[in-house]
Order: sequence, then structure tokens, then C-alpha cells
Amino acid sequence: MAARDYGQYGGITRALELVGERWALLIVRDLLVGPRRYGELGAGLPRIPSNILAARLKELQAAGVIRRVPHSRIIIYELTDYGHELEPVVLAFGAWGFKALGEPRDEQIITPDSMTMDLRTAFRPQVAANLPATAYGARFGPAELLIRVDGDTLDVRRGAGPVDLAFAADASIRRLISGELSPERAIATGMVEVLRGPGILLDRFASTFHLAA
Amino acid sequence: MAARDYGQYGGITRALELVGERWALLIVRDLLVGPRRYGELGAGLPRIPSNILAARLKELQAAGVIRRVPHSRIIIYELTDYGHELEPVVLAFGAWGFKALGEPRDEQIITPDSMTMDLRTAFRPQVAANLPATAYGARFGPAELLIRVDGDTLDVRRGAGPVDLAFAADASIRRLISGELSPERAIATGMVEVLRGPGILLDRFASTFHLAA
DNA sequence: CGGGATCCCTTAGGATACTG
DNA sequence: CAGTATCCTAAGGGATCCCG
Repeated sequence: MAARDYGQYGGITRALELVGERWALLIVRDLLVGPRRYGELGAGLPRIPSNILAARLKELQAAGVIRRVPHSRIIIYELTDYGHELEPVVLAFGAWGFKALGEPRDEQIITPDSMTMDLRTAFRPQVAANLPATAYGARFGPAELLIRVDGDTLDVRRGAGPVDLAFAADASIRRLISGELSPERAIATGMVEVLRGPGILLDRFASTFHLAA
Repeated sequence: MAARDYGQYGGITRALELVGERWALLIVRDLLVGPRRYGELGAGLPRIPSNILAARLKELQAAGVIRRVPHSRIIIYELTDYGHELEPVVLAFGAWGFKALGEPRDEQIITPDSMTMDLRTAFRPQVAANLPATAYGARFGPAELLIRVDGDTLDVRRGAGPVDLAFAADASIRRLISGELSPERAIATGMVEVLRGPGILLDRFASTFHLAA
């Protein structure tokens, strides 16, 4: 149960001992979106074995990265302050990996939490600050996100709500964010389907969320 | 040989597929210090099995993170541009882990490359910019580093050279950097041994390299 | 039903030895 | 020096079962 060590004394080896095991950083990623229950974490991590999830939660707790909070009958997992300090690392790491994303393989899915973190990664506050406050409703397969941009702040949460633009997309949203695909062509080719509101707002979306290779 | 995937389409999962395997990020860390040969990498990664090192190098190469460069008879590994973009991530990750470092266990060693990266992590350019240019010679067990600070730039390399202050320390150097131990006490208790130059310069060192929990 | 624990099997990782 | 080859252990994967 103790994470395997590297026989070395240093910052990076220590970090890897704490969150370097398989699945661990993905648990942290999902908890950065918000506190989650055991079942929610399992649902957001496709095919993670239940025993591995349980083991990682114990290890992360022992490492002081997460906390186990019983709420009446149910149990909530949340990041400690120290765990929360991983946010810039996870975002930067995600930005790096985003650039290497190709087309999705068939068995790959998009979960609400992973999409939320990718949006945070691609968010450009300095651009958004000069644009009007906008609410987007985005549906990626089964996942529906409510994306609110106001000034230089971003708020993403699950579910629906009043929005200026509602659209449905699949993984090709990546090509919109990377700039490989223009908003016009995304709509014209049907890769992004506008459900409500003026399609021109997709331009604003693409300016707000941008991360090029 | 293909790294195991996570069945998910997103930036962080992609990053973990590329450099998330055990040892991989440590190889990247050492290559951030400079190009290295196979044997040098093995020496800097205590107890890494040779077959694992070979496997990781192939995977990292296939991932576009490192490059294999034959130089006449010998072979050099170096980061690609894309691999080099991991530098801020590795530094931030190392800073996070540094805060959780306790006392070293007996079998833990300090390698020149890991110490170099820890120094880069703890370096405070804005503080250094207001101090005179200084060269330190630091010996950590068998590893000897030449640390040159000039304005807001830092240069660390192996070996000796003309320095303003030469000192020997062990892993307790961490407590100096974290601020748990004052430079005066570090010298008084013998944890840091001044070999050459005025010991007062250790104050400057502690101001320049600081990373508190 | 949420939150796990247990089982068995597969595969990656570790130790050591060996080779061009 | 720069890797392969081999053997073995331990961690991960998948399904199922359990308990409050």
C-alpha cells in the first residue's frame, strides 16, 4: 500500500511518490472540479477497478492530498489545501498533453470532469476580459456542461441552465480549440450543432478557449 | 511497448500516457539538466533496471519527447522541443513535492541532476536580481555542483571552479532552503561545513534559494 | 444502494546475467 | 558502453461478492 519509492531524495521523486501511481493524478484532477463520492469518482474514471480506486484513495489520504468526509450517511472525498496546490501543475500538465491529442480512438470517452479541466486549461482570461459576459451550454455526448464566462473568470458546472449559446459537439471540439478548425466550418460541416442562440457566438467561444500546438 | 491508456480523451490523460509511466518523468528531469548518455541516465536513477531504462527511452522517443542522437561512437539522448516544454511542469511539480520532503531515509541518495533541479525549483530570480553576482561551490556527498547566480539568472553545473563560497552539506540543506534552519545554526551545528570563503555568504545563498511549506 | 473487499488472471516492473 | 535476454514478483485489470 505504501507507494513505491525511487531511492532518491528530491522534490520530484517525492511528488511522484505521492501522486505518481497510476490513476492517482486523475483522481486529483476530478477532485479539482469539486468534491466527489466514491461512485462518482469510479464513474469518471472509465474501467478503473474498484480495488484500485479504494487503494488510491487510501494512499492519497495518507499522503495528505485528499480528505475523507462523512456526510450523514454518504462519504465525500475532497482535496486538502495541499492537494489543491496541485491545480497549476495539473493544468499545465493538461495543456502539455492537450497539444499531443490526435483524433479520439473509438473506446475513448469524454467525461464531464475531464472536459471541465480541459476547458480550464484552454481558458484565456486576458481575452475573455475584453468580451461580454457569456453563458454557453455545451453537450458532449452524454455530458452536459454549463460554461459561464464573466470578465476574466470562468465557471464550469454540470447540467443545463439559461445560456446565450447552446451547442452539441463531439471530440472534434478539440480541433476548434486548437485552431485547426474555424467556427464557421465546424458548424457548416455539422461537427458542432447549434441548438439555441446565434451561431456567431461560437467565434467568441473559440477566442475564449484556445490552445494551439 | 505502447503505454497503457486510460480509455479517456483529454489533455491530462494524454500527458499521462506519454510520460506517466514509472521512471519516465525522472528521465525527463535529468534530461532537462542536459543531454545524457544511457549510462549517465542509469547512474542518475538509482536501481532502475537496465531493461526498464531501455523501454522508457524507446517509449519517450516514440512519444516525441526525446531524441536519440548518435555522436560518432556514442549515443546521446536529449529532449525534443516538445519535451523541453515540460520544464515548467516539472519545476512546479518538484516544488510541490519539495514541500512534503521530510528527513531523508537511509537508502535515499542525492544525485547531481536531482539536486540541480531542486535548486532551479527553489531559485528566486526576483531576489537574486537585487544581490551581487555570486558563485557557490556545493558538495553534497559525492556530488559537487558549481552554482552561479548572476542577476536573475541561474547556472548550475557539475564540477568545481572558482567560487566565492564553497561548502559541504548533506540532505539537511533542505531545512536551510525551507527556512526551518537558519544559516548561522546550519554552520554552528556542523550541518553545513564552510570549506572556503566567508560563511556569511550562506545567508545570501539561503535568500536566493528559498521554498517554504 | 453506496462503499468497498475478495478472487483470479494478466502484464508491467525488478533483479541479474549476458552480448555486440 | 549500450543495450538484450531471462526469470520472477508484485501491481493492475476485471468480475463478483459483501456489508451497513
